[in-house]
Amino acid sequence: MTQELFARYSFLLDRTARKVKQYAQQQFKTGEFDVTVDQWLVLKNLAENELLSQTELANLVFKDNPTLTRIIDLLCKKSYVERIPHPQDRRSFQLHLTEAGLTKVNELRPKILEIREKAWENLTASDFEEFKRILNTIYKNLDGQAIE
Amino acid sequence: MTQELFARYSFLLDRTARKVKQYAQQQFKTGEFDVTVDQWLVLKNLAENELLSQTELANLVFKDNPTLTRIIDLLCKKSYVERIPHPQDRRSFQLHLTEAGLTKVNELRPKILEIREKAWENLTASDFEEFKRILNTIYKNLDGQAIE
DNA sequence: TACCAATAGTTAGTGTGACAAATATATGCA
DNA sequence: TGCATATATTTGTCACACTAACTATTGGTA
Repeated sequence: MTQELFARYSFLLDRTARKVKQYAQQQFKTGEFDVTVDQWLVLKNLAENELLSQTELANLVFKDNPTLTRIIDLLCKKSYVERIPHPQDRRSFQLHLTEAGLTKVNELRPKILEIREKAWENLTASDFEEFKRILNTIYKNLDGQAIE
Repeated sequence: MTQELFARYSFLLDRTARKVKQYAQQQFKTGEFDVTVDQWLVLKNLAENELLSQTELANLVFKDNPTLTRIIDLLCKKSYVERIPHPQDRRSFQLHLTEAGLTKVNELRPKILEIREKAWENLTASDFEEFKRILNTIYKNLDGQAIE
C-alpha cells in the first residue's frame, strides 16, 4: 500500500464520522429532541451512572474537561442536570440527573436507537466485528495513554 | 445484534475520528507546520487542481461552503492562497496557490504521510479494503444525495 | 506547620461544523 | 426586455474540540 492511501483513509474516516453525527443531529432536530447528539451522549451516561464527577464522566464519554464543562452548563440551563457539591471534596461536583432529565432520557432512548440503526443497513454482524476491531486498533495506535 | 450496539459503533467511530485528527494536529504543531489538518487538506487539493472555484473545492473536500470560506480566509491571511476573480462569472473566484503555498505543500507532504502511517500500524491491506467498504456503506446509507 | 505537587474545574482563544439568512450576480423564460 | 429562479459566496449563530493558563482545593512531606 502506498503512503498516499493512508491519507485517503483518514479522509474517509473523518467524512463518515461527520456524516453520522450530522444525520443524527438532523433527526434530533426534526424530532424536536431539544438536545444535541453530544448532549444526549452525556445524558445517557448520567442515567446509567449516578453521582459521577465531571472528570469521571469526561473519561467515560472521551471528551476533555473544557468541552464537558460547557455541555454540562447547557444541560443545567435546560434543567436536565444539576451540579451537587461533593460532600468531601470542595473542588468537585457530583452530577445529578433531574426528574426532567430522566424523563427526557426515557423518552428519547427508543427513538435514538432507530436513528442509529439507519447507518448500519446493508452491513452484517461480522462487518461490525471487523469495523470495531479496526477502529480500536487505530485508536490504540495513536493513544499515548495505557489502554487495557 | 441488539440496537444498543448500533449506538456503541457510532461512539467508536466518532471517538476514533477525533483521535486521528487530534494526533495529526499535535504532530503538525510540534513540527511547526503553520497550518491545521483541515487547512492542509485544502492546500493539498489546491496543489492537485488549479483554478477551482470555492464550491468545486468544497465538494472535493466534503466541507460546506461557509466552512470553506473561512478556511480560505485563513490561508489567504497566511499568503498561501489567493482569490482571483473569475473572468466570466463575477460571483465566483478561482483559487490559486501562491509560490509560498506550493513550497509549503511540497515541504509538508512527505512529513504528513509519515504521520498518517502511524495510525495504520498492525493493520493489513485487506483490513483497509474492509474498512473502506464499511465506511462508504455507512456514508451512502445516510447521504440523501445521489452517490455514484 | 508550611510548602509543594497533584487534582477538579473553569475561562479564554482559535479552529471547525452545521445551518439559516443575506448579498450579488447569472440565467432561463414569458 | 423583465422578472423569477438559481448559483456563488459571505455573514451570523450556536455547538464542539483542543490547548493553555488560571483558581481553588487537596494531600503528602519536610
